[in-house]
Amino acid sequence: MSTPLSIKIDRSSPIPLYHQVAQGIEGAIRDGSLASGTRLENEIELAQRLRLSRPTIRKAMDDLVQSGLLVRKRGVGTQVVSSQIRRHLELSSLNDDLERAGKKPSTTLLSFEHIPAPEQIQELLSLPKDVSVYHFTRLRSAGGSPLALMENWVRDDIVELDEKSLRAHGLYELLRDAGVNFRLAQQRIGATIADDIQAKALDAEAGSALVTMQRTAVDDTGRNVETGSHVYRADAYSFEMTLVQR
Amino acid sequence: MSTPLSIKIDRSSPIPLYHQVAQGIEGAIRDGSLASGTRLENEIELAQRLRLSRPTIRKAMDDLVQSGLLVRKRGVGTQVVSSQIRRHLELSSLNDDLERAGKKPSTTLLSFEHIPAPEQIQELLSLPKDVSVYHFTRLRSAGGSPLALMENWVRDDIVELDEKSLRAHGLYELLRDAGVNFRLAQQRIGATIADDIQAKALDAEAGSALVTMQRTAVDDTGRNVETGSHVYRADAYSFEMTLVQR
DNA sequence: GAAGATTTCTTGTCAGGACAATTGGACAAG
DNA sequence: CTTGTCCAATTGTCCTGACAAGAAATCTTC
Repeated sequence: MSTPLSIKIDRSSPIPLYHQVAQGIEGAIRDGSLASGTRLENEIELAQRLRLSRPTIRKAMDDLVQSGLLVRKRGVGTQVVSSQIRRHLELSSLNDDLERAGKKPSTTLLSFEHIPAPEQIQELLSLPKDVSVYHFTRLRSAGGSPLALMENWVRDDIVELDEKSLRAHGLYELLRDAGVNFRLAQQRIGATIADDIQAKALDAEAGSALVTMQRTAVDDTGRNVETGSHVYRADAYSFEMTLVQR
Repeated sequence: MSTPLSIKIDRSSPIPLYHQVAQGIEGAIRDGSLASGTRLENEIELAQRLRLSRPTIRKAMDDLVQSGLLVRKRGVGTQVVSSQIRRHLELSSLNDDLERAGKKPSTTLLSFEHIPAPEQIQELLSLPKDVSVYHFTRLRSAGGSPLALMENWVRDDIVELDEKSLRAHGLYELLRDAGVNFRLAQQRIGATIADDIQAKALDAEAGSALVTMQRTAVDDTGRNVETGSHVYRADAYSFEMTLVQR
């Protein structure tokens, strides 16, 4: 019943042991050697076999349960969940998503300005009085066809932005390189109808469906770094997520 | 710097200690006695004061970090995150959502049938050959105005459904009462344009924006219990969520 | 054979301790 | 005044050990 499951543990690696275990199990699930519905070895046995403690194994499994790959049941065991598409809605950017998916995203900078924060933005970002913002709009395309129209505001006391770098790199990439560690984001997803301007930019018809997304991202020091309002062509993009009951 | 933070621990309670701690901290945050940005006592001190072990405290804080209420930083401490609206997207039904918002939802059953599963549904639910499904559409209204049009398929070997109970109760309520414990759901959110039928049902104009949501829910035994395809009036509903970096 | 009691298996909770890694500030050196 | 170094504070990781609770299988009894 219990699958063998060979995982290599490198105790000299800087990667935490529990994470090595989690990666090992996740890998086995993704490459199919652990099929959906399979029951895993029990925690104690696995711990002994890998010469790790049970809490370490549990921590690894906890993480996988959190991300929706495993299901545990007391008295029964741990199972691999049914084989759906298992992409988690993560704190990531569209750029990252597309690159992972193997598409080649390209970005056109439509406008760029460095201005005092409008009142609404100042509120959204909880800005001190003397902080200004960068405001810019970009068009993101994938595979040659336009996909998203993105309007963003970024506070200017954390990173210095200019048109050139924005043309060459994704926003989140630039922020990460500037030492910003994102921790949280609040976002809202809805729908709207394309107006003439949006339609023209996205090469769609006026009146066609768009997915809207507003997001405000917070870094590890508690600052609201960035807020943005994006619209996506509904026929080309949707948000997928796995919800986990806790 | 460290806030006193009084939490009552009841060791005779069936509620796990770590959960009592988490509830205590969460309560203090929500009622304002722990303001945003406040630094918490360090883990060891808090453990000693409550006469609990450090792992127990850590487990409590882990959960709160997961749900986006706290942020930890090694070498620094643990902080309450900024006072955004801290609602997170949970595994819940629209009915639950509305009840929390204080509105009074009402449901109209538009159609109901008990049929062999169409091929596509059979695939989505990973159904065995001999299992049929209930298929029904409902209109959900709040405050007298229509809000959502919901089409669902439920496998018939887990719960017995009929028109009467569906008129009286929410779907998730019925399933929970039948002993179904949900663990996961995969969902996709997008947008579309209202066609004539949808527009008429939702009391909107044809061509107006709709938010679409497809969801498949999995119970604790790994079965795909239910799948549904819902559309919401975009001017009345959107999905909010807090994403946490892991 | 069926119903109930018992045992066994597995995860859930909790304790206590040890050391590592990171951060920020204080302090010393240039 | 700037730079680098050290130190203290705090969370991160990992270990061992123990018992509780729920679920399923097995045994017992009628």
